[in-house]
Amino acid sequence: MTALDEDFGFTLGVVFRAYVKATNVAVGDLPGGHRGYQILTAAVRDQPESQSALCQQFGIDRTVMTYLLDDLEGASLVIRRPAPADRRTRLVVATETGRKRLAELDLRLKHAEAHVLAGLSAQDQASLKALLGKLAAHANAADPVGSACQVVQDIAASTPQ
Amino acid sequence: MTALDEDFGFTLGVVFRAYVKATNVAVGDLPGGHRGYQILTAAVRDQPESQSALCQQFGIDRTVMTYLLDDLEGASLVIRRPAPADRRTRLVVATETGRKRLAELDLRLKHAEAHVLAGLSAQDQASLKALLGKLAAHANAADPVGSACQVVQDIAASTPQ
DNA sequence: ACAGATGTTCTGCTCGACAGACGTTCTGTC
DNA sequence: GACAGAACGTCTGTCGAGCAGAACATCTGT
Repeated sequence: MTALDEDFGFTLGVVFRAYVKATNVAVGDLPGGHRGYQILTAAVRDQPESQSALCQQFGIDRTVMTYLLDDLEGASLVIRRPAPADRRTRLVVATETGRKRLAELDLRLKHAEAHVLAGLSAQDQASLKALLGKLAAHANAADPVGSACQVVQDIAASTPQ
Repeated sequence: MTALDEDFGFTLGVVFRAYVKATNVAVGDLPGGHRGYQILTAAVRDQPESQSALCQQFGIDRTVMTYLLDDLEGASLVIRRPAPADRRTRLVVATETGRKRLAELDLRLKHAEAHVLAGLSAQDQASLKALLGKLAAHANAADPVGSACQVVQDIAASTPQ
């Protein structure tokens, strides 16, 4: 069908697309999609962080962060709490609802990943992960971009259909 | 830095992002970016095709195809030629300029791919390609979507910064 | 010859992202 | 202590991309 690129770029795209699609389904109607998941994860797993810290970490514009958090807060998944040390900043804290929701999401994402990898034997899966890890480390070193997490949300931005 | 996903999704994203970034640079100021490249490739390599055929093949909206072709035609890379068999349709044909430009682009993309893969030994590169190929074949079979090429342009759509 | 289907283009709308202004609060200097 | 300047978050305005639907030209079948 293609011969567009030899194969690497093309197959990489196919696999990536399948993965994004699967994770989109898994994330479902979470406010903010992939980015909502990233923020929720940070809120649950890490120390409470300021909005701007999250912006920098995930490469999200600060005005975008505002309405992403509006939505997440509207869904009672996180709350904005004034930072005691600096009343300019709001700390993003997960609610109990948010924790539960994240637990579900993690489970669903795990299944999604397994689904995408289902075409490979366990050994091949391990090999693939190892190779991608090596490559990612190399790419990260060569490209000191803010955060590679950004991809995930770059992608969320696409997904037209 | 992350622990967002275990590793697969994350590293896949990093690698993919690096690839997209490299190819974006390689494609340069070609009108339409990735999609311009896809269209140009089809125009050069295949039989002349109608706009709607290209739309379906690449998952591009027909109204979008209109201005993509406007731009490519403005750059003298392709021309719209009335189809002899059906004067409603325009066949997209590459110009000589378009052929030369595509040849350059293919070369640059090859370099870009090599650059992304530079972190791996030749043997590892081959393994990775093989594994991705297997996975892509499986994903394609499971998901009879129009065309996997679509990814490439989905991505072009993202690339915020 | 005519009704309906198809290919292409145009128009209007929506949505997401970003730049810039604004109010609030902190920090450093005098 | 008072002030200038910076930082954080929010709001407003603007821009571009994409899509639905109308409009036009052309083809196909009866």
